[in-house]
Amino acid sequence: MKTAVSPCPIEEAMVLLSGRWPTLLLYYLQPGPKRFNELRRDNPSISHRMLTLELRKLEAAGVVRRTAHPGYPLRVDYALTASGRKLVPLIDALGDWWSESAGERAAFVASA
Amino acid sequence: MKTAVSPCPIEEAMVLLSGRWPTLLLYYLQPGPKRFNELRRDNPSISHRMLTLELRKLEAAGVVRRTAHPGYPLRVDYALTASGRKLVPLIDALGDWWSESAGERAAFVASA
DNA sequence: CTCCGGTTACAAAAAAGTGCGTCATTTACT
DNA sequence: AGTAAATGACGCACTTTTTTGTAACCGGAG
Repeated sequence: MKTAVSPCPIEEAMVLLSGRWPTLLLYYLQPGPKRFNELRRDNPSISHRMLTLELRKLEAAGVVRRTAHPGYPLRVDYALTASGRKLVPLIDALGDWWSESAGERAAFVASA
Repeated sequence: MKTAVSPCPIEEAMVLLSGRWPTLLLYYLQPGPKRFNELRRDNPSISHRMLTLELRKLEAAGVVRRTAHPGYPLRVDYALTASGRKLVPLIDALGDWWSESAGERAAFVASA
């Protein structure tokens, strides 16, 4: 059994956001639309394959919108959608939580 | 190069929460402490190996606390820590966001 | 013999990295 | 002027790495 559809929105949201790229891409798209290779330069350690895959996933989830300008050297840009912009503060909150709870993690590590 | 430490708290938080188990476990621990096999029953599709691994990860991150009661049939329970409880509403917010943006995803899929 | 809460070793599956090709235009070299 | 190389945004195939599952084993009690 391949685990049927999960009735849990949290689980589905996490499937979308899992891994280190989705949230980072959201972060870099926050200032405004960016093009493919621009995103690669923002984050040199992602491979072009991963970048396309992640962007498609985010597009399918409706958090980014892909716009292809027809023309010469092929221009495409990616921008946050409305729901993508709503997602950003929630992700920021997770980052803040991690920073705030740094002390407790350190305490735990120190006590080990 | 194994990708040095990421200076980004969001990325680190997401590494912790990635996958479908961490948030689900947080969810099931929300009502109160639970024992190992209780968590397995809550979520039958997780393997006991994964459950131990995920619990250790969450423990190392300081979001759950493992308590072993010495005695007869070996009792261990897992409970949310303070930072774990702070994390719960943030995760819930992600679930809410997913539910709210369901319409936009549907629209996108329909337009394809 | 089974339950509880694991650990360890091995295997299967999934995710990610690498490199080549593409298409049309632009720039660079000689 | 002619050829070569680069750009932007990928797709495809192959390999490597990481994650997850499976199964067996542990110890002590009922």
